[in-house]
Amino acid sequence: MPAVQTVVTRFAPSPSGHLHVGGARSALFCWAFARQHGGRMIVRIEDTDQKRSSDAASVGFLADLKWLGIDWDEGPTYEGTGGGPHGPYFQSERLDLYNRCLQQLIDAGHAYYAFETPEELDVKRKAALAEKRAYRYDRAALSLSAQEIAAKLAANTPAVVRFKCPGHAVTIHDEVLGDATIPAEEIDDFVIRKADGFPTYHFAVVVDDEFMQVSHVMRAQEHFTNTAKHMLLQDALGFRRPAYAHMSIICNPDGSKMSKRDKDKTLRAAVKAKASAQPQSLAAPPAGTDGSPSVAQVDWDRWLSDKNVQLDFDSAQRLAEALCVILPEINVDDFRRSGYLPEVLCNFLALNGWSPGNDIEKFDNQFLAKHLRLDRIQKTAAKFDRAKLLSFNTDAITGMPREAFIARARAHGEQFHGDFIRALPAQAFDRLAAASHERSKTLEDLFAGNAWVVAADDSPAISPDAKTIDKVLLKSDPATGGTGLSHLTALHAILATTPDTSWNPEALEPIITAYAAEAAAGHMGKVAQPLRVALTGGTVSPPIFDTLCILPKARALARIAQVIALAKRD
RNA sequence: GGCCCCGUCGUCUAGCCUGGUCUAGGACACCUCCCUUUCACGGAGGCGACACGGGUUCAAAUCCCGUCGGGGUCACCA
Repeated sequence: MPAVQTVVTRFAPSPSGHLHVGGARSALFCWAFARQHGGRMIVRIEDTDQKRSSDAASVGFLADLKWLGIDWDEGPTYEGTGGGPHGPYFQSERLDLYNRCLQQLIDAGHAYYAFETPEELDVKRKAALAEKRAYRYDRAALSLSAQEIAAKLAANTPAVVRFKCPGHAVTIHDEVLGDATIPAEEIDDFVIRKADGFPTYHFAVVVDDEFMQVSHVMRAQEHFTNTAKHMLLQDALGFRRPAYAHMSIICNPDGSKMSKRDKDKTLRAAVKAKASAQPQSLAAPPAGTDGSPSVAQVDWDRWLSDKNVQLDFDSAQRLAEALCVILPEINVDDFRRSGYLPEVLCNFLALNGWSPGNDIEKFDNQFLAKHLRLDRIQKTAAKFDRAKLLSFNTDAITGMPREAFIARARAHGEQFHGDFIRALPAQAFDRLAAASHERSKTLEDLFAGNAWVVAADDSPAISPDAKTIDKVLLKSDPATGGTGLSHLTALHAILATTPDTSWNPEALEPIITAYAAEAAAGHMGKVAQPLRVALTGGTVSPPIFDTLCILPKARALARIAQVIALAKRD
């Protein structure tokens, strides 16, 4: 009796920067499918392109996966996860294996050496393009004699190895897309080993999937046509055929493919716009907010001269600030920084391309693992709708227990707003977080919207502008004749006499409510807004009693006095 | 351009396989009103799609053909 095949999925990113949302969704589905079948999920780093790989980048990927709650059974070791019997899990460390398989192919006549230079091929490719036909390798190397090949190899002539296609059409069976037949003439003798001795993606993937016993290849649709090549390679090597499931691409609202390059695209557009106004601005990187160059000069020059070069996260961020543009969130890490919850991101990503039916939209990873069906994965590309993501995030935040929100907000702050956390006593932070909970759409809102809490009392940042002073403090109320300023003055006196032990929302509420009833015809807004402006410099903050008590009594009174003086001066 | 895939509200989708229960359901966004100490939240209502054209059938969003539109891919990147 044949053994029941274990489900083995793999997520195989190339280590170029952080994990982006499309990759995250692939990983999530791989994880869910493996869990559903009690199988294994492998993470494999496809670092066969020496120019584009870095160790730091692969670690970034792993951190992103962990944060999303996606754990792997085999793969690089990271914080207690990883390892396994089929390693190493970096392709750059598996060259011996690839070479063995390559030799097998050459010996069997399924692969051959070719010596054209990239430049020569490029010329032929361009000619084909000019004639509006698809370029196919012309197999010139096949007419070389054994002696000629041996001589060239002996002379260390740069050589690639190409796969000799058998010349028949290939039918792909896809769990999502169904069957598709690729005609024979569409598949040419593709390179399987590069001149630098590294395998190409096609070759390494096929070899690793076999030796790692992968049963289900789940990846993005951009790989769909490649599948034919992989199948041919499997046949030539006598390998098993995994099941394939290609999922749709995730797009920007404009329909273009959502890509890591989008950040650089945004920056390049802004730089170009600036340069057309002042051409000399290209010479040096724009100065950041602190006056120093936003990007190092060498990086700047390289970035300008090559459109394929991407800026690292910090440089891109500083340049964006200098140019006053907002970078789109593309990578998982971007969404993390923006204060999205990992479980919400997973939920939303899964929903872009899969649905359990029955009008169910909100679910967790466990639910996904239980209900995912490959044939229910959407065939069409989805546009990534940030507004809906935000709405999901808002629901998740407002729906969680108060204590959980405070803890998560603090963790987010410790990660990304160390200054804020350090500037505030723990108790005050808890009070602020509690007061901000129900109006927070993201974890980030708490910090972005409450800078007044950590600003110095005399900071210009919390000084109201003239328009606000005029509207909130100086305009008189036709109903009572009072102004914001008069309320503020009266309130300052009242608050100054309250005992220190009453400096909490519960004690202050009746006092201020009573004042509003008496002096503002019960219109709390007439009283609350002037206080809010005095304390925060702006017209938006948590409920007024909380806003009052987050600061110590003395500092709150000082801010009120300060604004009274300011308004009187005007 | 060749090849492959896809095509339901602005967006994500349910329905399609196994035609009738679909005057096409849900969610987000948007609009209106209500609530309200700001901003939010919340409540009620509204707008809004089967790409088009032919078939097949008593009956088509569902099956067939064509057209148009979109995406992917054609690297010594993955």
